[in-house]
Amino acid sequence: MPRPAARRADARHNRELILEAADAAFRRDGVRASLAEIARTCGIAIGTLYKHFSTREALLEALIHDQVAGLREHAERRTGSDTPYEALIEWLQEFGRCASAYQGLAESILSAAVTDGSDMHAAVQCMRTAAGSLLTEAQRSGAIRLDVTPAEVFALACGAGTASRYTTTDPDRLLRLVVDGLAPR
Amino acid sequence: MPRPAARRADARHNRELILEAADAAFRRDGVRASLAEIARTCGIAIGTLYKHFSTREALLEALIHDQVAGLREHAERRTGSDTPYEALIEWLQEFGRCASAYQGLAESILSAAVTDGSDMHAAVQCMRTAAGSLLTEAQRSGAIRLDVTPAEVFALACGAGTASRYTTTDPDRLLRLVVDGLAPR
DNA sequence: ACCTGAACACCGTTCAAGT
DNA sequence: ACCTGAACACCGTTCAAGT
Repeated sequence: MPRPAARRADARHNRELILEAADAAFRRDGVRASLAEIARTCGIAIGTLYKHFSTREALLEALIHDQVAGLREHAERRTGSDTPYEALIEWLQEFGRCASAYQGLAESILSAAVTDGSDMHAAVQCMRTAAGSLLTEAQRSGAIRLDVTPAEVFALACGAGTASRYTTTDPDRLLRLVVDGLAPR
Repeated sequence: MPRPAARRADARHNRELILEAADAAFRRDGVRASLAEIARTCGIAIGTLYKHFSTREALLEALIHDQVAGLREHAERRTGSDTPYEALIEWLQEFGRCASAYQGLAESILSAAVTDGSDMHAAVQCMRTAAGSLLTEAQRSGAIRLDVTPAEVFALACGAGTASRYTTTDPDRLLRLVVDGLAPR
């Protein structure tokens, strides 16, 4: 009797529905989009949404999970590059693109980096670690000041991502301006 | 009969009450703090709050109005300085302090700079203008790239302000790192 | 002139009850 | 195992009615 399996498939389907609708809503309205409306869009009860994702942060974390994995891969691929400064900038630009997918996401990521018990904390640590090795290499190459910390670079990249949502300037240029500031004087 | 005058004094008093309570609430909960709770704190009806400030943005604008005036004065005082780079940085640091008084204020300011009909638009334009002359002088002195626009500097300063809320790093240092990136290569 | 507060339409979140 | 939706406590905003 494959009934239980079919049941689970149904739940998995609902999960996918929620993720799809949430992604659209967050893109449109930012990370504070209405969860009730998302559930309505899916045609499911609000309780079902909460069953799958017990907090808004858990939902956000699920949505960016794959991108975090991609960012880690990206960083690993570029580790040991002979142009570590460019490798760092390009990784940060990629990160900036992800972090500004939803309005308010950069702030959620930053605050998850700070508050230890949060749902997104682990995912954010991955990002930080990935960025950390690229930063160290760029520092060893002499392109980046030795006195800037990974946390500072991370925070500045998020700040640039936020700022880019309110300017006509190319986000990549904004980030490059910031990172240029990290060169030794 | 000084009755109408007394009446107006009452209204003025309510206005002050609202501003005080709103400042406390925004400092604690950010710019999205509950207006209902603010009214309750004042002991006034919610309709009265709306009568005085028809939008949240109008309330925010009233709260930062004096600081905007101060920032303009500050910029005027430093215009023609013989150390224009330091003058710019110090102005931006002062601005950063104001813009990060409430969580989300930097974003409100940025979006007011973009959306023309907003309540805060005029106030923000003052800030931009004040910053603009300092930026131009710093550029003429050779300390800042000629290709960065006031809008970009403004956006980056807001971004640094936001980021500083989630880091242990000194906000002034964060902003200086950013502005250092605006030096000619 | 100014203030009141009920009214409306919306949320987030939980939890007993259903299948 | 999973889903439902009523229930609760809260909002933002408006507007007729009061003084």
